[in-house]
Amino acid sequence: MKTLYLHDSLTRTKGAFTPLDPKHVRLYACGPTVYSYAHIGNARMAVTFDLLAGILRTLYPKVTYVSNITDVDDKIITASLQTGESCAAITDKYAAIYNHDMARLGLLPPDIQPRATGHIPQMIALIQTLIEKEHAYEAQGHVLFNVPSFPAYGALSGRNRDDQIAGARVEVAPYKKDPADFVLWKPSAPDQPGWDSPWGFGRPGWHIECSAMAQEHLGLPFDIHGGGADLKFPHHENEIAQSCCARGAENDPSAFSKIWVHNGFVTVEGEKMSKSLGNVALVHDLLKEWPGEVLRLALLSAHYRQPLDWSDNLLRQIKSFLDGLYRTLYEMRNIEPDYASAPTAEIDAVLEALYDDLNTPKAIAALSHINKAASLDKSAHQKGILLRAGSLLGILKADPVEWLGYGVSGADIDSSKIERLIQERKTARAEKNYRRADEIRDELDAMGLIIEDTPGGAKWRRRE
RNA sequence: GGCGCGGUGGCAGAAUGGUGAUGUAGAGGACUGCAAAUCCUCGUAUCCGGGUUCGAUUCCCGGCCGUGCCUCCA
Repeated sequence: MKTLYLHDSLTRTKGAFTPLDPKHVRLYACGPTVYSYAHIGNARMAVTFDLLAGILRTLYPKVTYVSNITDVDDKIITASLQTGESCAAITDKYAAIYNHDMARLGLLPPDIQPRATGHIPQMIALIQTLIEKEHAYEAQGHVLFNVPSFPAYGALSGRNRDDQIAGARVEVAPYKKDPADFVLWKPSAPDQPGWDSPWGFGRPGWHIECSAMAQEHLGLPFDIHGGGADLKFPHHENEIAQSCCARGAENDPSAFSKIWVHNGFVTVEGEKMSKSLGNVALVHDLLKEWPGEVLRLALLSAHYRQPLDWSDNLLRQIKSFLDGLYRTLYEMRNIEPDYASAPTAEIDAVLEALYDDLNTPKAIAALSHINKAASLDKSAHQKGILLRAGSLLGILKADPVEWLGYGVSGADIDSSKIERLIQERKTARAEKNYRRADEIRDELDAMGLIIEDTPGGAKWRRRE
């Protein structure tokens, strides 16, 4: 059996992945807080863990991939106050958009997509356990996790408690026993989302929902916990603290998830995305201009742990590359792919790259070799290999005719006129009236069409 | 200030203690009336300075530059 190697943020080393239960691998990845459209950074996380789940499925008979929707959060309350919509309306709306947009990036839905608001009792129970074990305390309607009660705190982010306090720019609330303590439960005003609890009407703090949902749907410990690199601290650090302490593992930060996988940040044109810079690249907008596969492959064009700079130039390069793949498929459009052949060295090259800590650039290079072979061979076997390799990366699902824009009709395209012009050009060329032939090509070009002369006659396709 | 990451061809981006992938862009050629598409070919690419080594882009030290987290953040 092949072995998957993964980089574990907890140990900061790459090692062979060995599941707790080889018959059932369990993966959790922190999903979005749904108060607005997802940006390309959210998408990188989603694509990375979709890929990881898919790779795990090539190795293990059962994989449960859980990725949550956080639908209770102060940012949602803020959005509600700004728009006048209810929190529930906002979260329903953006959760639906998120799932729709991610599907267009070629993601399979997670096996389970729990929502925070559906797990309030589990959170309350978890908090109660932490209080009973004296890892948490109530103060002024809040419940706080007492960080000094967890000696292993800081294992993930590599910082000790004193370090982070020294550099902290956060004001310390007076009711905290320790400056590093964080909120598990906080009071809600009557007009804010809230639930009755032993500590009054309130809502959960930011970190407890993932601890509760992961435990509920995967059991503890599970195999892999993932998310964006910025979540290492404080979010994941706090999840570890809560979950490990609740189950009495005060000295074992791996008692929650065995390993941790974090994807790197996305910058836009060399700058960090931020609302103040106004350069937040939203998936919803990008999908209006680019096929989902271009966005997906662009996100996979750098190794997941490396920073990725998002730019139009990147998208153009990826689009051109995908065009080349689809052209090969177009030329084989009348061949039924043969998937039944024995596993091949070509597919193995892609898989081995992905098994090496999801080395997608290397896998894409292997895909390129496959494309080369397929364009020369044009056999059912090669087509099967190409499509299978593409599917491992979640691409090449489109119809090549449509992708390349051949003979596509549309509201703004008058096919009969095009055919007439092409016929006229054919006649002109036969009469060696090249001036007229070129005029017609210019005319078609003005209509956004490219003409290609082939041995079988002229073909036209849509320019982008 | 604390912790971390990175600097490879025009651009993107892997890998490696000893011939440095792949894509994209560009150049030349084949094909074409010309194009388009395709195919072939090409480009003295590893930030700087030390160290270890027979040999370093790769390991170590220092420097310069860039960047991330430490506050809501994927």
